[in-house]
Amino acid sequence: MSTDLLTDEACGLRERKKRETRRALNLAALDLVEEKGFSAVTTEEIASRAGVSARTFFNYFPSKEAAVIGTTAEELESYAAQLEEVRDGESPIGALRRILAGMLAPASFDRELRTRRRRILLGEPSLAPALVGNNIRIENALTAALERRLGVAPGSALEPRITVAVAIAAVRACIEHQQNGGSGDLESNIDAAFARIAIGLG
Amino acid sequence: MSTDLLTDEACGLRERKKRETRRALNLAALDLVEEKGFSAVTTEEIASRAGVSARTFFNYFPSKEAAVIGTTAEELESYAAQLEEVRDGESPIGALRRILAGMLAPASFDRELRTRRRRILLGEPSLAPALVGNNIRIENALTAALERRLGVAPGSALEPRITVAVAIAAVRACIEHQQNGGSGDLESNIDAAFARIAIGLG
DNA sequence: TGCAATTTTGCAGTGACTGCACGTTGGGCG
DNA sequence: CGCCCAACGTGCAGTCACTGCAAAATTGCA
Repeated sequence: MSTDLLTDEACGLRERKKRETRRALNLAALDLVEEKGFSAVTTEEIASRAGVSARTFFNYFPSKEAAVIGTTAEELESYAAQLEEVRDGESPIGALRRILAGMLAPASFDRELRTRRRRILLGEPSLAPALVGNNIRIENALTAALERRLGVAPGSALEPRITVAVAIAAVRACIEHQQNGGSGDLESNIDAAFARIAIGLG
Repeated sequence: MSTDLLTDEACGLRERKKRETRRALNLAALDLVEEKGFSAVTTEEIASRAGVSARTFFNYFPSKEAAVIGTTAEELESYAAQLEEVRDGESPIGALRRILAGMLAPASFDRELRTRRRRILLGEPSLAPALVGNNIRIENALTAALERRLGVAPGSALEPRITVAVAIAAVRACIEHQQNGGSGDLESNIDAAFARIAIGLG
């Protein structure tokens, strides 16, 4: 599996249009949330701004939240693949640090979409429940990948899930720290958090 | 603040009736979820079984989820108080282990209600998003308490939030491990998880 | 060009949740 | 004891997220 499925253009008109519609809905959702706040936006508005019917919105996203903060199946696959691929001298927790920080960094695939998603994420505490809900999917995908990397049967060992859950919790704590106007910038806080975890919280 | 606000009966009829209604709604919700699964239960049914109107349900709980897994303000206060009270030679993470394990142990206040809540929690993966959403409230309460215990201004330091978030994540990971039919029982897994965190995940 | 698969869309419906106005009930106070 | 106020319960009307269904439009392919 290639990691650049998102930029893949070597396919028919049908597939391209679907990508365009999805992206239009995504951007429309981000637009509106930035303008009016998440709770004041309706799915009808999002669909309308994206130029599709209200019903079509739900052909692309299972919920309003998903259009704003949802992680696509392709992204999940990409993260899982990154975790499975072992680098020299990189521990699992180190790989997780790199991958999770990368999710928030606008340097990857879709710069505009991710930059705006990040800004909204940090600015709207009301999205916190949806955010942690979405994290469950990420956690499951990464846990399965780590189990494969370690060569253990799915669900047999506790350790992989603990490792992934703790890593995600650390990043999320940094996000909430930002939301509450805490000190430092996100990147250095994430670094500090992982350093603290590596030492042990005893 | 006393920790036994929940068993307080030294108040008027009004207050007692409110407690009874709340409890009736709680038990009705647990009943129905056990019978039919969370998504198949409606708030009207819950209200009806508890003997109140559909509208009244929402005077007691802000959402259907809250009636099943919601943590009351009193419980939050109690947890926060437990964390602030320093015991000899007990580290913050040790106190968190004790408190979070206590939340799942049916030995505390309301045995019946908590036993059933725990069983449902472990048996219904579809409640996972609501569960993590509820955890945010617990996390905020415990973070504030830890900040007070450490004598730092709210939101100024990253460490308290990291500590609490990681501890909660560890417990939640153990719950999900159980949900997926993982090995071991919940208590010993939680012990193992905290031991692992104390050592450091480097 | 025409057929088949896929996608879009409208429609009708369910259920969570809210604001409002009104009736009821408990509690304090004269 | 009775009265009044505040708190509580309730019905109603409404909004909005979300779903299944079937018809209409669109696309890929032979």
